[in-house]
Amino acid sequence: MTEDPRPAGAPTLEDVARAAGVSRATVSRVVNGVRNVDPVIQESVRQAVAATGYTPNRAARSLVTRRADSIALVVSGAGDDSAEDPADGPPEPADSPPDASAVGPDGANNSFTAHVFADPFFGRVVAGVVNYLRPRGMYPVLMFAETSRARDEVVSYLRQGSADGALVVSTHAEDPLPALITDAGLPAVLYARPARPARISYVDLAHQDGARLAAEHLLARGCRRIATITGPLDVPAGQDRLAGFRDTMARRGHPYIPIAEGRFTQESGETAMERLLAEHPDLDGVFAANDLMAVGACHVLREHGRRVPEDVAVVGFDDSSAALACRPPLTTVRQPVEEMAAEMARLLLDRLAGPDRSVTSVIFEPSLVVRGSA
Amino acid sequence: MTEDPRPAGAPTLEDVARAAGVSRATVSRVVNGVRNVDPVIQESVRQAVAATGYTPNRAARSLVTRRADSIALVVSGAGDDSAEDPADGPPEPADSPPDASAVGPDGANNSFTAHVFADPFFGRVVAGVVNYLRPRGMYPVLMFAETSRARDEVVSYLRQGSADGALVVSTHAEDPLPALITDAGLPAVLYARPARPARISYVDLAHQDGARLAAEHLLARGCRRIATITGPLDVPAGQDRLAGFRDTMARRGHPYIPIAEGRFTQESGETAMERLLAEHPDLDGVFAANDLMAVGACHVLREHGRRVPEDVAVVGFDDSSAALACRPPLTTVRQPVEEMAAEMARLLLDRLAGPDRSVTSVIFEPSLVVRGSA
DNA sequence: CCGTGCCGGGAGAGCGCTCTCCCATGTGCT
DNA sequence: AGCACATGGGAGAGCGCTCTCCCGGCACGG
Repeated sequence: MTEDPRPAGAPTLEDVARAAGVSRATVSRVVNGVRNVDPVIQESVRQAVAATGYTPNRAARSLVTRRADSIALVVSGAGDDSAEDPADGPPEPADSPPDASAVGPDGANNSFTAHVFADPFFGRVVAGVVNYLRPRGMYPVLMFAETSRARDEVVSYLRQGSADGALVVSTHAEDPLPALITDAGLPAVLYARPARPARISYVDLAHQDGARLAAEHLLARGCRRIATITGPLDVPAGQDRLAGFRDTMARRGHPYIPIAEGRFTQESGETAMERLLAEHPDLDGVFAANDLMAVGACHVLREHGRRVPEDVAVVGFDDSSAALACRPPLTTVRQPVEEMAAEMARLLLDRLAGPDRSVTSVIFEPSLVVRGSA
Repeated sequence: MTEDPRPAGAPTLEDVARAAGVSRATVSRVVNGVRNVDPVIQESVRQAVAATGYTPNRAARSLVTRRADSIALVVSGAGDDSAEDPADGPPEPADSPPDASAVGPDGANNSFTAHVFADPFFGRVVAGVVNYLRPRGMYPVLMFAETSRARDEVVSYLRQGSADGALVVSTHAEDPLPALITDAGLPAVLYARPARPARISYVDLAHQDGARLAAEHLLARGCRRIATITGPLDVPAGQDRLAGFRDTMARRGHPYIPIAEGRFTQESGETAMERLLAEHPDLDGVFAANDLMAVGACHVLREHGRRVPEDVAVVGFDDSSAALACRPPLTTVRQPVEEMAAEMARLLLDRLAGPDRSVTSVIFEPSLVVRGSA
């Protein structure tokens, strides 16, 4: 082939401009709705766009605007520790070859990714984020960061401008990712207050208030021998829910509350319930720090011949889909995850729009959803 | 210094080249590992890269390579019908108003996105895709396509080069999205065979074989009055699972099998089980076409005083997290969703790498996982 | 000794877009 | 009239990268 100016490539601004008999700049102005353009010309440009089937090339636009118009949604946390690599390993070549093999059958820590979505919580976060982003023509890039290598990749992804900022949901306490991101001067918003204070915006729930709702409900129901299955006590959500629960109970004349620590999984809830039941066979109320553990508790209670809620009342936390899937359906403290996730996206987009680098946090109020279990 | 060439922007190839005392082209060659470069120079470039903290700008690279190095993961299907537009109805104005009212505060069909992840299935797909993509330095962009407007946006997103191809998971039968994408000449791979044949690659499960496993297991267990809760009968998975089940049962001397149609949700499983129980109070075995419905069935059975598995054996399908969350844990037909999703990603990447436009499909074999419910 | 390769490096032309200038018109005021 | 100024359009310079050329150097064979 000597020369073929129109091989198969998508139409460009230039093509549209030619078709409409105007300049590239004018077409660009019409397409982006910027500045005043004569209505007549506007119309002819519109027609030319339609006629050529023009779609702006995002890479070209990004190159000059320096915006990817895309954000990363990062689920961060620790996978199984066996897969965790040392923080600062050998000085790897800056850019690893495209075919980075080396880590497991498919290179990654699959157990983490596989289990994340077993918790309905993350699905709700995704839904909330997507619902906010979508009307704005944006879609999140889904990333996981459970190893230091993966964290570096997230930072690198952001640094190369593939996304303008990050929404980070951490699953454990000492997550180094937020610091990594902000240190690199990249915009990010967290779901939930970080374990150690940092200059970073976040959305969170008034966990203590939620726990108070649960305590008051159990007491109002007439429960008198109440225990709680806590979340992991190294994360703020776990701590706060316990603190709020204990506090309220103490205030109501129950200074001592048996507790068993769980890990927010159904299985850990079962174990915790077994332990609690062994030590306090006469309990009549349980507050589990999330629904998954509450479901586990219900199973164990039933296996031990206790009826829920007649013998033992159970209150969960989150109002996740697990709460409804369970029999009886769980009475639970609702966490408006979707709205919180949407707010998180809003905060990030605001930050991206205006460079007023204010760090804010938005705290949501929980509410009690009374169903069958208590 | 007369000028200040380093304002605040990230270092570019040019900067690295200057630092290493070579040309842009050479740095590019080193970074991309293409062509031979003198080892000595290579090393000095590496150091310059490290010293400057260089990260290639993705937009610039995409612009010239015409690859986004990114793919879309699209969950496609019908939201609540109220928001869905007729399949081939009146020639609707191409663009419905941006603020399609009647569908939530933020203009989108939130109920769809909110419910998608209530099914643990989608989380597994995401995990499988991410696990395959991640070692290759790619991350999926998450999109939903449940309205014609959303579908157009997906196509447009792909057309503007924001992603190189799409992985499509449909939730209902007559999904127009795959056709839309392939008509636009865009690469895509489906999860599950499309309802109407199309020139498009897909991965799928040998549903009939799975149903056979379930049937044989129930029969081997001694069940004789067996019913089935089917999936929606307008989707191939629903049809095939029923066909396989009926076929095996007929072959084994059970030509008539009571059926009740569900919609793959726990609630529909409950309704179906109620119906089945009302009409056939003496049944002793149930095959539910997915785990969610099986869980619903278990609940209803228990409420009607039937013990699982002693009185009625229940077999599910999928081996989703719901199977383990349930008491007793579900005996179920395992669908290797993660592997299938990874394969789907592999097919797409292969297609993107080599333009040998072969359309292939890969069918996975299910296996039976025996747990407590049957 | 001069071709003929090959090998490793540089020059430079774009990729498609945005956006700053700049210029040709109006339009209103002195 | 003369001038200031707003208005709307075009020209063109890049954004940071890849990749095709091209060219100098060196080894080899005739």
